[in-house]
Amino acid sequence: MLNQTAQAELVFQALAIPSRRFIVDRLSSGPASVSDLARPLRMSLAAVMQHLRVLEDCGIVRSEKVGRVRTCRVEPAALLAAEQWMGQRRAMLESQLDRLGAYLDDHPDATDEDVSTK
Amino acid sequence: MLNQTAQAELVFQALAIPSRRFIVDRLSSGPASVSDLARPLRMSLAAVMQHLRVLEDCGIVRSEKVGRVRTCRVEPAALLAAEQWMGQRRAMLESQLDRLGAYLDDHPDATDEDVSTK
DNA sequence: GCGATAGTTAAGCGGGTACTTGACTGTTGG
DNA sequence: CCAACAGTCAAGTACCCGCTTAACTATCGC
Repeated sequence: MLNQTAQAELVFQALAIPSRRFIVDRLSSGPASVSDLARPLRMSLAAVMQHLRVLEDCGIVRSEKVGRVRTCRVEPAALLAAEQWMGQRRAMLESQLDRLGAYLDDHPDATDEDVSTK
Repeated sequence: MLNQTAQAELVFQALAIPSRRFIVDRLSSGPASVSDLARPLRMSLAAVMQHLRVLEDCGIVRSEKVGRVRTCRVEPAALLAAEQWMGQRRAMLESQLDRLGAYLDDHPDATDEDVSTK
């Protein structure tokens, strides 16, 4: 199991490409075969396979092959790592802004001084 | 203002690169100048500028130049778009799993049939 | 003013990777 | 059995983009 940061790293990299976001999008409304995914993307099966490889490596997608058809589905938990990475940063920023707000409340005359160490 | 999907698209692309995640990370604990960001990255100022350009284009970072120093800070709202993109997909998936669970509860004998259209 | 500092711009190199093609394996329906 | 189907593997191409260098501008301290 990777730590959260490493996981987030791979997830961002995976979702950076439109084709892969499309795949996740499509799969989030239900499982699909490789061909199902390739058709709307107007792309060779081999290309889709490569994208699936990336998405599987970072845990976003899981697939199993039965007969000659491989069925893919999304793993919700993997998205969580990236979601939390952003959430944490956002939380830090918002608490900073809160502190800034409180500081300004206490010092109504302050305008533009350095507040970062206060 | 971009719509949420377009915004998320750019955010993923931006955060896919470690150097840029480092910048966001660094800035989420307080504002910094371009040189401040470049030093730990061991990278030319020009390179940092390019990263900042990307981060600014998608709204994650804002900066203003006073005198000869440009000070950068993170904009929490932009992270929200990407966070919500993932949140929505995760929600869809989880509700699917809920429906699947409920279906299996109602039909204890069901094992592997297609449930996607039910 | 002048040297040092902080940033900006443009051009170019190099590596990574998205996608294609083609040749191949396994599977299914008739 | 065999033709069509679904996917897999390997190699090659073409493009993108991260980063550098170099030359330049603007500002600050003295």
